[in-house]
Amino acid sequence: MGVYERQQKEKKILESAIVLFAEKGLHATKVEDVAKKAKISKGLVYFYYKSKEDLYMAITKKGIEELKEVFNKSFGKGKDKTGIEVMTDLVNGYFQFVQEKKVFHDAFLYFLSVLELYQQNSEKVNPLLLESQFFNKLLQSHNDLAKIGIKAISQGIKDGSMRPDLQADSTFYTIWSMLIGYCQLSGSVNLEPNDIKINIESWKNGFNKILFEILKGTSNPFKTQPVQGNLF
Amino acid sequence: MGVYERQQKEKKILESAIVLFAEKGLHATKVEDVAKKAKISKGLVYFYYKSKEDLYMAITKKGIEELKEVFNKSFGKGKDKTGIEVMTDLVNGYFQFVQEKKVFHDAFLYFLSVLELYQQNSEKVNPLLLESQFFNKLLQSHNDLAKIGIKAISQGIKDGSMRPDLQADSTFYTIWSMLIGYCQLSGSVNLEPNDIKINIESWKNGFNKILFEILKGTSNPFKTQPVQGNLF
Amino acid sequence: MGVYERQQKEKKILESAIVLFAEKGLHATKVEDVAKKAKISKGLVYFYYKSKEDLYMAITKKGIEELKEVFNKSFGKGKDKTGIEVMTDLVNGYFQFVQEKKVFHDAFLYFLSVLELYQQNSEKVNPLLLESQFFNKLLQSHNDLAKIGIKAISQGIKDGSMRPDLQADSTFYTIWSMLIGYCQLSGSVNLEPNDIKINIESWKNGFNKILFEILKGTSNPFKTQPVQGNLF
Amino acid sequence: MGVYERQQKEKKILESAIVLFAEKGLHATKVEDVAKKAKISKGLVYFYYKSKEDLYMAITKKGIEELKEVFNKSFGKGKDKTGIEVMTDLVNGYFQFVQEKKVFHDAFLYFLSVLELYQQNSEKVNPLLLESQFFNKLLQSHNDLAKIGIKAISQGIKDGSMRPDLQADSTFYTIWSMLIGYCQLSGSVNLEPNDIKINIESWKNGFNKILFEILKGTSNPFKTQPVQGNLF
DNA sequence: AATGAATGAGTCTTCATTCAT
DNA sequence: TATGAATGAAGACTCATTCAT
Repeated sequence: MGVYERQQKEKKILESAIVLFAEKGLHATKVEDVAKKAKISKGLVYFYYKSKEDLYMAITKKGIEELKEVFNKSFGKGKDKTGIEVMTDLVNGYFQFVQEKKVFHDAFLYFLSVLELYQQNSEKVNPLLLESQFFNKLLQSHNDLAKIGIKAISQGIKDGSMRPDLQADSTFYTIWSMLIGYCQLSGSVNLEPNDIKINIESWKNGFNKILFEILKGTSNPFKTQPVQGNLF
Repeated sequence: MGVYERQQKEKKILESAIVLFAEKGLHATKVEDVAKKAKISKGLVYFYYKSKEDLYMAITKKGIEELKEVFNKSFGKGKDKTGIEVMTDLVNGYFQFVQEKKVFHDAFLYFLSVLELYQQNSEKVNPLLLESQFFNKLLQSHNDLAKIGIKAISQGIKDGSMRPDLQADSTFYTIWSMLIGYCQLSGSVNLEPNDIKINIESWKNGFNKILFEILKGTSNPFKTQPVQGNLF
Repeated sequence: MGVYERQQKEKKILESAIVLFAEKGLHATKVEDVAKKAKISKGLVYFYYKSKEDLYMAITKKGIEELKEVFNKSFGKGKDKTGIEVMTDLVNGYFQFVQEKKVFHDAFLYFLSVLELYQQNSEKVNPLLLESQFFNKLLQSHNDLAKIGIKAISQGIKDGSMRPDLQADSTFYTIWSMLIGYCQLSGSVNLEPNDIKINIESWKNGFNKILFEILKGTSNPFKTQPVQGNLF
Repeated sequence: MGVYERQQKEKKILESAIVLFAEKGLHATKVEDVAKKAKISKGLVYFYYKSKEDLYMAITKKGIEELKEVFNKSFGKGKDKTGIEVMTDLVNGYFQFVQEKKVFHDAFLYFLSVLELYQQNSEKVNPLLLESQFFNKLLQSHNDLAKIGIKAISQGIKDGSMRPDLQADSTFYTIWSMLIGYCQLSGSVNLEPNDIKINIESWKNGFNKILFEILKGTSNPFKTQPVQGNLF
């Protein structure tokens, strides 16, 4: 079997797993289900992936890579975007990514929690994870995401589209944490039947305004999302 | 056996479970371990809690209640705090709570994700959860947290300590999502061995400044956390 | 507590158990449920009955005694019934008993199967049964039922209402086995949706005619159940 | 592994289960024991059978099929037996079957009681049973047995070996119920140590005579079982 | 490469029974 | 007598992983 076919098969497994993990989550998805969906045998899954955890890490890696691409695309190719424009696109891309590919974001969040454990005491981490080549690659590359974001901020500072007194690193992390938190909270906010009158649109809108205030120090409505006069 | 003793035993089980869930997580903790830690038999755990999930929901409920108390305490008793002061304390209390009682926050986040599933289609949720009295109570009370936060914002708007053009609900949710995201990200940020020079202190600091800008529309250093001149 | 009250309580437990066993069967009924239904504690059930099996044997004994009474009543009090009249009433009483008190009949059948095991090798029998006073009493008394039936046949032979060449013992057992078999089969015969056109009424009717042929050697329609010309 | 080997293994499990269920009954037999007896792992039992109930239903199905064969064999191949001869062989075959393979008969009786429950309200039946493919097949095929028996009676009516006024369906069911009842009662009849002088041989003998009277309307000693002058 | 039969440790859960009070 | 908390053995079932073919 050629390299190509092998890669195709690997990809097929991954895609099947993504669908199933998305539907039922890591724990509730059985390796057998993945095999069935990929129309191969259980044993072959283990030929391509050392363990279920390894497979999940492969998904995580793919997710992070896709997110990286989203980040990179924000810069535009060849165009001379300002930093703030890049950042705006990056944020909107992030929202869209999470909406469309929640599994990946969940996988990333899971990776984050494992990472925390790992940094405290690597022995606490599931040994199968430690053996995963994907996990180990992620250990090295997961910072890439932040680097891209930080680059955007830095660019904005330089080109004057953001306020000059920003510290790029923590600014990006703050914005990122806002994004993550929003994605976690918004899904479960009960919109109708109670006394909290939150409106997802106005919330997201306000979110964007804050972003702008942080980066520019002045309110600037996103073109794609016209904002009312008041800041929430 | 009096009501008191029974409650004590129930508490003992809960405490044992909290320790173990904190160490190993929901999935990796065995009911038998909880029993052993509480120095009782496995059967007795099931006498007090319908299932492992029920037990976890009991923890979640306790966590949310403790967090509620943190929120309430921010208002101070009898003192005439301004809304912004309340909010500042609330945020700082939240940080502290998460730092000290991460299990509770994790449990809450887990509850949030279950809640999302539940709102989409309650049949997707583990039936043992649906049967849990604690889960069902949470279903009714989990909004309390947000209500308290929203009250703080509303108060700030009224007493002039916050800008008048805020929409209380989405403002609070935005801040909350920032908190949640921060707690998720910060734990795993690798502080030393790489090229990202993020400093947790400056990050948190910046976090607070943003908070202030959101609420007051002007930079105002927290007394408890002296801030440098630049915004990040 | 007086003897009377004690007996009342014992009776209450028994009655509760009968209802529950009837609803769900021996295996699916929990001692706790019995206690709840009798509005006493689980421990008290064990005060009155050594074990769940013991309780079931108590029910069995009660059932057999009630059946014994049905048998005895067939003779009428003081009236001079013929043997065949007695037997007819006995059979009809049996049908009615099984219909109204299926639990008892099931319990009796269960006892029969245990008895068989016991006679083969008493060690194969659940030790808890061997310890049950009720089981041991039944071991001595269960033949009473047959004796009464045999007495009816004997009487019929003597008074000329049955044919003289009958052997009382095996005749009664044969009739009894017909009754038992009928009760087992009839319940599950699917009356409607298939190609077997059995009619419960005509079946029972034929059953009675056979009975008469056995006992009298000639067809004799039961008064209560007018029979058509043909034998089935 | 070929289909053949797989069937062999399935058969091995079934046989082991039959032995154990025969010895201890459904409830007292553990799946692990079955596995041990079949010299395989517990998991493999579940690979071939969905649940313990499924396994028991497989046994039931096998039993019913074997009984069906007994019924079919009664007709003889190619020989021109009369209906009454077929029926005689069928009855004797039944006796022999029950004697030699009591487990199967017990399983069948159990199935009958489940069937009754199922027809009253299918929700009362153990869900694992409802999921069993064997149970569902039985639901469709269990009438086959009766059909064969009814065919024998019909044949006897046509060929003049039985009385012409018989109604085939209820006649067969009546005889069947006699057989079933006999099998239940006879096993537990205490032969020696008491005042009931029943003799199994004479009972069975009488049983056969009745059968003959029912079917022919006249006493006709079975060749295989010479009968004394009196009817019991 | 590929299969899928086979393994068996792992876990939740049940419930009859006991016993301190 | 009466309670009901406590026990713990028992057992069904799962599923990631292996390995002979």
